[in-house]
Amino acid sequence: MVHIPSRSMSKPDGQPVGQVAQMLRAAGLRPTRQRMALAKILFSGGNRHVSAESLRDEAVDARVPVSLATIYNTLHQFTTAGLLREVAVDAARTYFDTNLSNHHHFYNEGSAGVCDIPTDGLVIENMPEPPEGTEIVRVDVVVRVRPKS
Amino acid sequence: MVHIPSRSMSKPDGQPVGQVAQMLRAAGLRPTRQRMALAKILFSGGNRHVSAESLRDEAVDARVPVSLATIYNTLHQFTTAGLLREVAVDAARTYFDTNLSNHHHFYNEGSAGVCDIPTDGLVIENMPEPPEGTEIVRVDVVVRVRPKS
DNA sequence: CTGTGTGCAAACTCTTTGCATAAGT
DNA sequence: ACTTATGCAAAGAGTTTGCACACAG
Repeated sequence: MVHIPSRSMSKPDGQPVGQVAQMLRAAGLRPTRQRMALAKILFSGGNRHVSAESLRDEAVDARVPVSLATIYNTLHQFTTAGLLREVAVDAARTYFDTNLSNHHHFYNEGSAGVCDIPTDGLVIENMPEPPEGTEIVRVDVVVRVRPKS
Repeated sequence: MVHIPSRSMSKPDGQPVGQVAQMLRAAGLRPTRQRMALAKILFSGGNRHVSAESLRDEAVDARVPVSLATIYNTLHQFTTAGLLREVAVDAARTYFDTNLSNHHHFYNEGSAGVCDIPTDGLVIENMPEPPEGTEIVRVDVVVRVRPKS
């Protein structure tokens, strides 16, 4: 048996050293199997918008054994760690967005799908002062669309 | 016993003739006790933002016997009838808004309170084209604020 | 009277939690 | 070894539904 080195393999002492593992470490999260797997699903494509359930489905497809509770935990941990952003478009489901930059969303009420609006595609002017004693955290714009009839 | 006429009393045949009753009739909804009571709570002040639970609390305060299921039914019926508008600011709770005009919202993440941003206080420019095969239903802007620390 | 609305309680969905087991360092 | 994460199942919140009774027309 010959040892074949690889970016995503473990060091002799067993510590994973891949990019994903380092991203998790940097965020203060231990690179466990489930977190690594979910992080790979989430961050190895372009920008993604997932719900807990859609991510679970992807994990199942990828043969990753992970419970729904862990999906929720992980999504919130990633959000707290600044790796994901929560998007409130529909009261029925919570969506998470891998795109952390300042941008907004289309929400298709027919398919319940979310997609990005590029930052430069929309400008808000004449922003009002927030109520006294409060400060602005973020401005979310949701452009609701539906299939043309 | 003397008959004292009033705008909100019933006609001899028992049909309520108040403004609220007529609003409901116009919307195709029978002016029942509960719907009348909830409509009065909702539409006899300025613009309101309610959740099912806050409306139930108000109904209890107003000595209106109404079940939570009826609150939900009524809110959705009013929304479908175009008397209310649903506002998606927080995935945890559904808010309904009596202000039907084109406007946006402040959402206080600390108190979970919603309030209006006047239409003229915010302008969106350079609106992008919606995805192919879809048309824009509405644009919602939520300015998330939190108590100043 | 006839049909619609309401209340109640139970069902349902999405999400969170408690605790024993498994995995990471 | 010691600590933290995971899985499972059960609880929890908010919302919806089914059915018998009550009310509006």
